[in-house]
Amino acid sequence: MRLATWNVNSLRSRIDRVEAFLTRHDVDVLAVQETKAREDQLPLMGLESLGYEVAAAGYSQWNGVAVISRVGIEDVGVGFDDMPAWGDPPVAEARAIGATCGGVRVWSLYVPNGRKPDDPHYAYKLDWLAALRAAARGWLDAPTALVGDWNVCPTDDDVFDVQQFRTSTHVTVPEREAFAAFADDGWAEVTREHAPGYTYWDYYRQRFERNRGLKIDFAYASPSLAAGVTGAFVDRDERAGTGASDHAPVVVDVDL
DNA sequence: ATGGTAGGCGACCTA
Repeated sequence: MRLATWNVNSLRSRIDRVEAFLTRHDVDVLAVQETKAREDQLPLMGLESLGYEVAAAGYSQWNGVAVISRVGIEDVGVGFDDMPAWGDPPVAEARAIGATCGGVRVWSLYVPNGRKPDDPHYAYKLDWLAALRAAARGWLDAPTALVGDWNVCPTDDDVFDVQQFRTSTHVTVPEREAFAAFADDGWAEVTREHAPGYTYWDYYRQRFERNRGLKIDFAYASPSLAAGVTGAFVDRDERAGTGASDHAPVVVDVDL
C-alpha cells in the first residue's frame, strides 16, 4: 500500500495537481490538509473517475482535512476524544479526520500553527497535541498512521536557519517535547529515515528556489504498521512551478 | 521590525 500526506493549500485550486500526483505515483491513500473546502464543495467527479473515494471535514476559508482512497473508506471519524476547539464547528472539527482504508486507520492531521509563542493559539496548539497524544494511545494496537502537517520542526536540522526562528513557533522546546512524546508512547516516525529534507517552503522570497525550507510534515506509525514500512520519499518536484502548494507531498510505502 | 506571496471570501482573515 502506498500512503501519502500533503498540505495542498486549497483542494479546489489544486485539484489538477492532486489528480496528476495520485496518477504519477500510483498512490492508494492520500491524507490532505488545508483543503479550504466543505464536503459539498469538493471536486469529487475527477477523483471518482480515477477510482477514489473521499472523506472530508472542512470549512470554506482555511483548515480542512480529507482522506482520498482507492482501497475503500470505512469507519470515518472526525476529530478525537477531548479535541480542543478553536472557534465553532465546523472550524473546530476541520483539523483531524480518521478513515480506515484497506485495514489501515489513516489520520489526516492539521496541527494548529500556533502563530506566535505568546499568542493564545500557541497554547491551543500544545493542548491540541496533548489531547491527540492521549487519544492516540488507544490506537497503538491497530495498524494506524498519524500523518499530516505537524507544524513542528523536531530538530534544528529541520529549519533552514534556526537563528531566524529564535522568536518563532515550530522550534520551541514545548512544541518539540509534544512531538517527541508520541515516540515515547511507541509511535515510530517513518519519514525521517527514508525521506530526509524539507517538506515546506514559504511562498515568500523564493524560499523554494533557494531551498530555505522546513521539515514539518511527518508520518507516525503504530508498531504493526511501522514494521511494514519499506520506504518513503518527498515529491520535491511537486513544489516547483506555478500553481504549486507551499508544501510538497510525502509518500510512504507499506508492505502489509 | 517589517514585508514578502497565496487562497478564499466579500471588502480582511489565515498561513
